[in-house]
Order: sequence, then C-alpha cells, then structure tokens
Amino acid sequence: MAIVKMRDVAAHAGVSISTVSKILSGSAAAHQIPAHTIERVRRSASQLGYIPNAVARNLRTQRTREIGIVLGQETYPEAAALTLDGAFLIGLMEAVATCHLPGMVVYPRERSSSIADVARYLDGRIEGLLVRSSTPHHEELLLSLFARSPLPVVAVWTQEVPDTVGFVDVDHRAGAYQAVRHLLDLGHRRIAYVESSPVFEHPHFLARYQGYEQALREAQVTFQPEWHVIGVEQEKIERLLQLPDAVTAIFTPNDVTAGAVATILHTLHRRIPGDISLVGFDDIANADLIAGGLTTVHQPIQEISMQAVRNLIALIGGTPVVECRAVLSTSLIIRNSSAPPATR
Amino acid sequence: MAIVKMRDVAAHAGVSISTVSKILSGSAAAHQIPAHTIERVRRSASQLGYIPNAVARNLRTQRTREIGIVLGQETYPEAAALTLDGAFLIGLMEAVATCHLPGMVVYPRERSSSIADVARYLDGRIEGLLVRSSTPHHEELLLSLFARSPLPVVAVWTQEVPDTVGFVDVDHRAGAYQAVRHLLDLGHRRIAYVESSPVFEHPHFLARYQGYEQALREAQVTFQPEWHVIGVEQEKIERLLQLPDAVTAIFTPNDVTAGAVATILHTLHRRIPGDISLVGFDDIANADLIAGGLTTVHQPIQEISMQAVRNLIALIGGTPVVECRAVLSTSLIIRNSSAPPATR
DNA sequence: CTGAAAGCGCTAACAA
DNA sequence: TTGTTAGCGCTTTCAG
Repeated sequence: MAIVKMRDVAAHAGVSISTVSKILSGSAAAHQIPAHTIERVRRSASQLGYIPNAVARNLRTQRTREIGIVLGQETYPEAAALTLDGAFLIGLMEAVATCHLPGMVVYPRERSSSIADVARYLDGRIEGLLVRSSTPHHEELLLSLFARSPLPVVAVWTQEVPDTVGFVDVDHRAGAYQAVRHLLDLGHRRIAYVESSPVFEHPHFLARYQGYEQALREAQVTFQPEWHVIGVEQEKIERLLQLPDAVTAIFTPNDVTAGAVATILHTLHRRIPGDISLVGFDDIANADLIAGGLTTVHQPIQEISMQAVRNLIALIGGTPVVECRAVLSTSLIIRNSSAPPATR
Repeated sequence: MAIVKMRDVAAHAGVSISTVSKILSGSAAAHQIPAHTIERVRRSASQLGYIPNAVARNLRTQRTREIGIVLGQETYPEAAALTLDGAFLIGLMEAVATCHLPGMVVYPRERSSSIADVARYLDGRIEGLLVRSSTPHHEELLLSLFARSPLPVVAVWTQEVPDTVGFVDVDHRAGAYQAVRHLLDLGHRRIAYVESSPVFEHPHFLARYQGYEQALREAQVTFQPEWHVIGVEQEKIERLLQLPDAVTAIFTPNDVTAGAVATILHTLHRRIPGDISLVGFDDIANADLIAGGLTTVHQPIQEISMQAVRNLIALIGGTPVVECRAVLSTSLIIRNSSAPPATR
C-alpha cells in the first residue's frame, strides 16, 4: 500500500483537496464548512490512515515549529556535564512536550566553529536554536557567529552573549555564597576552596569563587591563600589538613570535584562530616551517593530547561531579546556531608 | 536583507537555476559541467552567503537524512536511566557526526502509546526511529504499533521486538555472570543478590539474575533463598550480615542500587571491601565515586549508540532486519569495592 | 554542456 | 460553502 496523500482523502470523501486541507489544518471554522462535511472528511482521513506530510506543510507555510539544540563532547568539566546533560535533556523533553512542539533536533557540536558549520542551523529545518555552553572560548566563537544571523538563539549556562542572543543561566555567585554561608553558620571558620583547574578559565567558576570570598568577607574571616587549592591531589589535600590551623571544611565548585575529594579523604581516613565537612555545587545525579550524601548547591535543571525553551519560543515570536534572558536561583540541598566542626 | 535563494545565485552567476542545483547538489560531474562554470557558481554562492533550504530539498527528493529517537521520563529505574541517558546521548551525537547525518530529532515519550501518537513519527520528517527501552509493558505496546508501519525502527536495550524491528542490546546474563564469577574467584562463597524491585519486572534484570545463579551453580555454591533481597532497606541488609553464615559479598544488578547499599553499609559501620565486597552493574557516570570506586559491569555505551545508529541506517538502506540486530558484550571494571573475604 | 519545465505535498488567496 | 489556482525552493528529467 502506497502512502496516503491528501488527494486520496479528497477523492474518498468526494470533496476537493483544498477543503480537506482547510479541515485538517484547523481553519474549517474560518471557512464556514458545515459539520457534516467536516465529519465526512475526518472519517475518510482516519479510515485511510492519512498522516499529513510535515515536510510539504513546512515548505508551504515556511514554518517547522521545530527547534534545535547544540550539545556535544566538548563540555566542561566532562563528568559533570555528562550527568547534568542527562537531566537537562529530560527537562528539555518535558518542556518540548509542554509547549506542544513536535520534537527537538539535537546537533552534535562541531570541533571547529567556522562560519560554514553554522550553515547547518540555517538550512530552514529549525526555527530557533538552543546552545548549551561548553568551553568558554569555543562558546564565544560559536555564539558570535550567530550575532548577525537571522536565527533566534538562546544560550544556556552563560551570560556572555551577543546583543541578539538570549540566555538562561543560574546565579553561580549567590549559590556559592549560600553554600559557604551554610558552613559558616555551622561554626566553621577555616574553609578551603578546592577546584580541579584554575578558577579563571570559566566565568561560572570565577563567579562561584567570588561567592566563596564574599561569604568569608562578610563573616569577617580572613582568607588564607593556602586554602585555595588548584588540582585535586592527595598531597594537596593532606597539606590542608596539616596546616597549623587545619581547615575544618572544604567547598568545591562542582560535585565531581567533591567526589574526588571525598575519595581522597576516605583514603586519608578522615570521616565526613565527623572530621571535615564537604559541600559541592551542581547537585548532579547521584550526588546523594557521594560521601554518603553530599550537601550541595542544586541547579534547577527543570526550570532551566523550561525557561530555555520558553525564551526561545518567545524570541522566535518576536519578543525583544532582553525579555528572553533569565538568571535563575539555586538552592542549597543539605544532606549528610556537612556538620558543625569537631570541638577540640 | 532577505534570504538568499538558489535563483539569486543563478542570477548572480549568470546561469540557470538548474545549473546551480546540479553543481551545489554534487551532480556536476554527471552533467559534464566545466570547471570554470562550477568555480563561478561556487564563488557566487559563497559570496552571497547562500544556504540551500533543506525543507525544499527534502520535499523534492523525498528524503530527509534525519533520524529520530524517543526518549523520556518513563525510563526505569529512574536514576540509572538518568545517568545512562546522558552518556547514551553523547554517544549518539558522536555516531550521528560519524555517519554524517545532519542531526537527530529527539521526541519526548508520550504517556499513552496510542496509534495516534505514532503519527508524529510518520509525518515524513524522519527516515527511521530509535526507541530507547523503558518500562517493558509500555515498550512492547509502542513497538507493536510499528510492526506494520513503513518506518524503520531499531530498539535499544531490549530484544523483545516485532519481526520488522531491529535492536541493540547487551548480554545482561553474561555480564552478571562475569561479576559474580569475579567475586567467586576472590574466594567469596556467600554472595547476596540485592535489588530494589522484583527481578521479573524487566527482562534485563531477569537475565542478570540468571547470570548470578549460573555463576553460583558452576562454582558448586548452593544458593540460599535468604541471599535474594528485594527492596533496599537497612533492616534487610542488616539481616544479611547477621545470618549464621553471613554473606561476604553483595551483587546488585545496577549501580544505583549499589550506591544505596553502600550508604547503608556505611551507616552500619561496615567497610567496603574490608568487611564486605560490593559489585554493581551498568558503570554509570560517577560509579567511581560510589563506595570509593565501585567494581561494576560496564555497558559499552559508545558502541551501543554507534551500533544503534548504524543498524538504523542499514535498515533504512534496505538491509534485512536480522542483520540489523546486535547483542554486545559487557566488561568487568574492577575498582576498589571488591577484595578477598576477610579471613576469620 | 545548459536551460526549460514539471512537480514533491501541501496551504491560502481568490473565485465562484 | 466549495473549488481553482498559484506557488513554497528545490531537483531532475528531457530537449536543445
């Protein structure tokens, strides 16, 4: 059996092809088509198992109602991205369903962002694009290519975008502040900041570091340079614990680093939170498995996804860019890895 | 500036629109178009920033070179799916890039699989569909709807499919066998099987259980019914450790359950692997953070993704279904959570 | 070697 | 209230 087309339905129902179109595309009322005709055509369509061809409709209407998203390997840091991406994707799927979009085109991120690569997003398949922030440098380049393109673009997890691009990000600084504040409230005064690579490489991490600093400052704690550890190695963590005034808590700007620190602490026979408290950032899947339940800063992935899709739809619909930008709040999830410092 | 179309390029280069088409769609050689014309047209195209409209091409050629995948919330068990899906998606992206497909359409899974829902996959947008197995019952229903549809479909993580559907799965039974065999080789004789819900609910887990049983049998270990624990609760785990012959190792058919068990063991002050060994299944992201590094059965996600895409492309290309089916092998990843039993 | 013409399946003026 | 007609932007015979 060949594919059923609109003309077949028309013939079967004994009406013209345009009448079928009017009915099936929902403009029947506007054309004052009587109920019995509608009924007859509908019956024919379902009887024949007619499925409208989206490609033809898209060409004719010049709309696809489809949006795209660029994802890929080059996200950073790797493992965190892996786990956050899973949740992010699930969130996006929900958003897509909620907004009644047929689906979402996922594009693998190209290694090099040349102007030629951008062509794939402009070939008419999609009406707008979501760009999931990755390595900052790479990112900037890709986004800058969209600055002068007609395609609506919303970036996720960054705020450094061209004028024409919308974004959704979280308040990294406030999140980190909240986490460190929690440790201070528990009574900690010597709190280390342990990260896997220098803070300055990514705006996220710079902001998180600033939140840490701000919390210390407000609590009148004098920051000690030794507290800022770059590179998660056993000797470095050991050194933190052997300082004349050993730290009693560690804040890491992402959960994967927290996991690595937890493993090292385990090796060093330090108990969490008995001997030392540990707080992370991201609330990745399985954060509850890290260190027996990691206290961490939760990123509202569901909302991020939803907001991203909504903003993109708004941008497509002609809403001014400034209204298609959002910075969401994080929330602190207190689990088992943080407690008051041991008195001694 | 309006969108540049093929006719604009033709005018600019001083040739007809069909000549431009031949050159830009790669059939220039077949039409014996001289190099200088090709050159001229190419130059005009890039000068004008011409990007061919994919929708129009798709309509004309009746091909989209695009494949789809159904993903969604209803995966099972939830957390494992979350983390595996992230890796799966990354793998798919790589496969898509490797196979030179433009992108992949991701569809949110519908709550109800009625025949009407299937229409969305048959509207001409995609040439083939990947279905990621979820709740078994739901799954069967969805796949059965494709049994008589013209759309090529490849299911992932299941082998229970209609005749017309391809699949990619891993050998769950062999994987579990390997894991338990590892424990036996270490000297363990009393090995529990702890799962969160009954084994029979999903073929995966039934197969994993059978692998466990088989390993015990071959090692001449008599299985004790108390070893099979359903539901991860502290009392149940405690009971395992208080048996006259306490178990010395626990195998869980997925890493999330292993993580939960690890947390309970931690609470009970049992050391892993000092007091008890723990082995999981899946090798989810962050498995290295569970129990200080979880020994587990690795699912070759990269290969699964690649094979899924390859099989689907083959099926679209007319390869017989039987050749579009694959069962991949797992591999044991030995980390820190397994060691010989304590001698006493 | 190049171009004219037909048409992929559908929608939306415009007529009737 | 319904049908006729003209395309959407492209590819592909088929003539020239």
